[in-house]
Amino acid sequence: MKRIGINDIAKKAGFSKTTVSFAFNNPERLPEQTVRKILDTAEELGYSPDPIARSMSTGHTGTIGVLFPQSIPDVIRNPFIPEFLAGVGEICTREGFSLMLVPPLKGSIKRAIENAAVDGFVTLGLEEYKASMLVLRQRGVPFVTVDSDPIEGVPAVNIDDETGAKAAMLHVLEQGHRDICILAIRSGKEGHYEEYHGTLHYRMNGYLAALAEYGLTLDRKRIRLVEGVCTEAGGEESFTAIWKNRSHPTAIVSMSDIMAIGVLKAARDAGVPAQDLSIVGFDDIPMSASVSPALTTVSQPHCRKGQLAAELLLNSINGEVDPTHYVLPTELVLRKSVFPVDV
Amino acid sequence: MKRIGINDIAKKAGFSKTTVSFAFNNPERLPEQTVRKILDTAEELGYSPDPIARSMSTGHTGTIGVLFPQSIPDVIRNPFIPEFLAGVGEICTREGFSLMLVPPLKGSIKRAIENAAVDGFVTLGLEEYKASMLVLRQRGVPFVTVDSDPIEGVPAVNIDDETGAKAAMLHVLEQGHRDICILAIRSGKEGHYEEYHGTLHYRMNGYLAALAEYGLTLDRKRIRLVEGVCTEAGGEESFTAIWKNRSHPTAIVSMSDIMAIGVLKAARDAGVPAQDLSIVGFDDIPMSASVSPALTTVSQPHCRKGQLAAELLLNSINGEVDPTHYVLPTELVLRKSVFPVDV
DNA sequence: TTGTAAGCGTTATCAA
DNA sequence: TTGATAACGCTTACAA
Repeated sequence: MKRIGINDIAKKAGFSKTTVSFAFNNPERLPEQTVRKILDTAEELGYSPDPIARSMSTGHTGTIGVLFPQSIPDVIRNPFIPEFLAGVGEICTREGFSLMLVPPLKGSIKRAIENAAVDGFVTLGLEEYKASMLVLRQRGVPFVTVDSDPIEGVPAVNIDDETGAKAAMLHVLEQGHRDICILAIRSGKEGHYEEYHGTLHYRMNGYLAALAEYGLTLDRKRIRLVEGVCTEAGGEESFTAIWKNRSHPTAIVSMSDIMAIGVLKAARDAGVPAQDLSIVGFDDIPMSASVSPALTTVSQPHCRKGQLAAELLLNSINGEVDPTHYVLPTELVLRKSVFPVDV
Repeated sequence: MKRIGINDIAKKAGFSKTTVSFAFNNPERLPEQTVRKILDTAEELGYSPDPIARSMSTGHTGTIGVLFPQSIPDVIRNPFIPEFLAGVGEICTREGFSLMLVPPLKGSIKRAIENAAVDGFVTLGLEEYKASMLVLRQRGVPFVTVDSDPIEGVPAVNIDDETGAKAAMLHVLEQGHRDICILAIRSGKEGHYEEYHGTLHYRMNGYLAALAEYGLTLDRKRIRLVEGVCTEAGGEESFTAIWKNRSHPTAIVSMSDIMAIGVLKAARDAGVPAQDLSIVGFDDIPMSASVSPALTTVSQPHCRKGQLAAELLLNSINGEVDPTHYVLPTELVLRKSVFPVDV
């Protein structure tokens, strides 16, 4: 039992393929009777148009892809990804586009890019962007980068990581802390922060700039750097690592809320009173407002990022590319997890 | 400047289309030299294969769709959706499939189904399933339903809502509560719970079964039913509605964690001591473990649901359909939000 | 080992 | 108002 096609309808209804196609796509140009007859036979035969064939002919798919650097499970459990996707999805919904999640295919981003039947890509935090950008260029569809070092001529959306990070660190310093641990996201650099890229690089810069204002630097004694896996468990492990040291910091400045929450939990489990360990996060994920003490953190407009990226991409698809590199603001959200240091 | 195609390579390299195609897809059947030459010219010309044309030829896309009843922003902010998608995504990643999010297209699920270039669908909690199922059937690709009344011959994944709900209510009753408010998810039935469908229906059944064991029924006095919007704000509103009554329940049994958390927050804001209002949720979203008091709730295997659905779908796509209707277990998770009633 | 040619199911161009 | 017919870019029998 073969699939019913436009041909079968044409035959049965006694018209040509063209007419049938019109009946679906330009019904106003056909006599009502013809349209009715064709639609009826289509219904009768149980016809459903083939989206692939349609795309083949029209040259577009009505779908945009969000290109991730890691597998879907890894990436979607990141609590701010859903907010970002909500932003992208909002524009998609408005403009009648579908959304495809494009993780590396069998470990290869290149393969993923080549295989995705989409009209364009939003790339999220691509690391090995040099290679991927080439493939994207070659792929021949427009793309917009989010959270990666912007490329000349390609629309980009980033946030002001440096300002946000600086504000976070300044706040901690203003409260009198001088024994501080920076909790960075592990990226294989083993503490060589000079080699950090993109987001990590800018956040680090912000932290260091704030420290510099107080005449401080990463001295590995009172101001230290620890790297952890960017998950709640990673935060717990990091706390353990930090705490097993002889001298404890009075504050931890974390590059990610989810790690900060892990630290909070581990600290509580270890019986450390909240006021003995201040902590600031980054990202402002939904959970951060609910934990106790509520997490002071740097908020960034996740949803807006998604919206803007999607808008830029859709414009590019329509031939109106705006190669601006947008930088969205970040904001320090004061909650309850930073305490003034006792004198 | 036209797109580079397989033809251009063939011409430039001095081979036929077939040979070029082989060089990409069956390189082992060609002499190494030929392959090399073809790959080199492809590289040189900046060739990228067209996934649509490929799909047109092969008849498959390597993509599965997750069909949602609402827009992407609405659905993805639901805290358990990411977990579910992680499960689906895990299988996709393993099998080299991509994932397409398919919300209603311009308000029409039918249009969305017809337009999505996918090899199959996982449908999530479709309400107006009668109509949609017909369209899905007609569309001619396999599908698996999740969280909706199962259909003969179609693989289905559901959870044991009734048992879970019953356990939740029993727990509250065992703690001595007799003034209880059931907080249901608003679905336009205006309190006529006999008309609830699917998930709501089964959860309600569970609650009522537990009450029956204690000789209780929904009497609208001590045992009441309130419906709220399934968001945190909806929970807060519901609390207000419940509390403005003269007599207050000692426990609230909620059909959703997110609403329960809203209630918790509103109760705290209203100055109600935690031990004066017990509460049980449903779903066990990540946040439920972090709020205080930590929420006692019914957990369901969101991720496993996604995995199973994806596995069933992929099997169907491979022609091995298993039309079993799976029912996954739920489990009462005892935390801190239910207190024994004072005698 | 390589080439010819027939699809795949539409849309779009022109002509009638 | 309708109908041939040519794309669209690839895969894959079948032939040579």
